[in-house]
Amino acid sequence: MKNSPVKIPSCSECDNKNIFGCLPLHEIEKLSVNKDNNFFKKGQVIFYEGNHPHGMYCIYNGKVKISKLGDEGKEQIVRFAGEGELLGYRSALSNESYKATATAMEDCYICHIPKEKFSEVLNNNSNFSLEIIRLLSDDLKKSEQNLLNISQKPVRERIAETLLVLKNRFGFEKDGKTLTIVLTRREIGDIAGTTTETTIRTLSEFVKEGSIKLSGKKILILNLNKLLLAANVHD
Amino acid sequence: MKNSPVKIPSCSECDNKNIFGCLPLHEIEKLSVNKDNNFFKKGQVIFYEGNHPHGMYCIYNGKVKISKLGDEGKEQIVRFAGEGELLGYRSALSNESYKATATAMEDCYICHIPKEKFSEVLNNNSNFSLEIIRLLSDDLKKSEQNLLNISQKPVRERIAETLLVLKNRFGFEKDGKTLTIVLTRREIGDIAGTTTETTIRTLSEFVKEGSIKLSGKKILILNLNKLLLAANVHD
DNA sequence: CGCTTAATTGAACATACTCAAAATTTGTGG
DNA sequence: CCACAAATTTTGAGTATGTTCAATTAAGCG
Repeated sequence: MKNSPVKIPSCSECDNKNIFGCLPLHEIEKLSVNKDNNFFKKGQVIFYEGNHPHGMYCIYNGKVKISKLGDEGKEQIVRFAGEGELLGYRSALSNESYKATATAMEDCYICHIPKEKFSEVLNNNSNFSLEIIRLLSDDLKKSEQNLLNISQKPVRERIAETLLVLKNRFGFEKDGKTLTIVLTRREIGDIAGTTTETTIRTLSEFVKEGSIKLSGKKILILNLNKLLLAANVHD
Repeated sequence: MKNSPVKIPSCSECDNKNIFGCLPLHEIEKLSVNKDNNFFKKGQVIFYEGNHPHGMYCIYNGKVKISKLGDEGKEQIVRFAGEGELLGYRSALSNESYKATATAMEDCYICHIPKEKFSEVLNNNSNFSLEIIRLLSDDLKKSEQNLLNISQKPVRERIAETLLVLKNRFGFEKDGKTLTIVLTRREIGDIAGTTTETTIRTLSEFVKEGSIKLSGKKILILNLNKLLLAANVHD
């Protein structure tokens, strides 16, 4: 983590759309006052599970994974975050230690807003509270669905669904079929709740079946319908 | 569900402690205005996954399970709620359908507050918003931990932890060792994310080891330390 | 009581994991 | 830009954990 070599605008001039949008300009500007702009190299940890927060992070660009560590040192990825999204605000609000670790999956520029400013803005803007409630509700909904999936769906379905989630979350490159997000096989397994080997074998199945194509770490979705079928999702 | 044969007080006179406590009395009273008091018999469903909410429930007494249904009809219990706790407020706030089903685990008296009143109070009381944020944060934290457990811990540890969670959540009877909550073996499995048979076999193990005693559906915790050890929890 | 639901036990089986080894890719310093 | 080291991917074989299915016993309830 070091200071940013690129010019990062103040919050009020930032082009990223996020929940700050519900705030009047002078309130947004408050958030910028003691903001720090940081650069994180791919793979670098933004905060560790167990550490104590001093504020909240807002991603200017790049992608971040949020994961928890199990007893045997195996990771479980619980969520992702991308441009404009907030990180660590839960722990900052409740004054608890971080319950998960955030790691940059690409080179990232991430701003840090001290929790005092954040709390101040939160207390004075009920719209903003509602937005936070909405974010949390959404995360909770996803987490509980995730629990059901990992608890009951077979690995094959979970890995197929993982690919679909990655597509919906981060989209395709210009070619309309290559996932923009780049993950190791292990990380894909860490999302789906399985091992690297099983992930590899299952991806190979999808390749054989013509659903996807692998090109190094890049994943191309060739047949979305087949993948939907494999994921066994109905909506 | 029928009208209550017992006298249920208005919200401002209710002895249950919950997040309404942060509101001034006249705001609490607002919640009561169009409140309905309902009785649910053990096993009755309070709301179904997929239905649309018209408000929020507040448990006057009794215990409720919140669960989701998997593809093969298998249930996953995601949460419990007891006296004073709120149900269904997430869906009410986001105007989405319920994402889980709530079922009475005992005979329950549960009040229903129309969502308009709830929203009104929420908009006018930033403290109240903060409390809701706190509730959601806490649920999310637990859900993500649960995900990690189900994804990575062996069944034996999960079932031991389930018993511990039930103890912490609902406590013991006067004897100081019998869990107050009564569940079927299947339901215990539905929490831990396993089958009825595996649950039974694992509970038998704990009995053999002297950690617990089974007496019909009642579960007595005889040796908490042994159970903690089996659950492999460190905090 | 009789009937339905829940609990229990056993045995066969399947899914997914583990461990090990080889092949390939990636990153880095010279 | 190449070469080497490190990390990642891939494949195989054996195995364990937990599931499934079927049958039996016990419990709850009207």
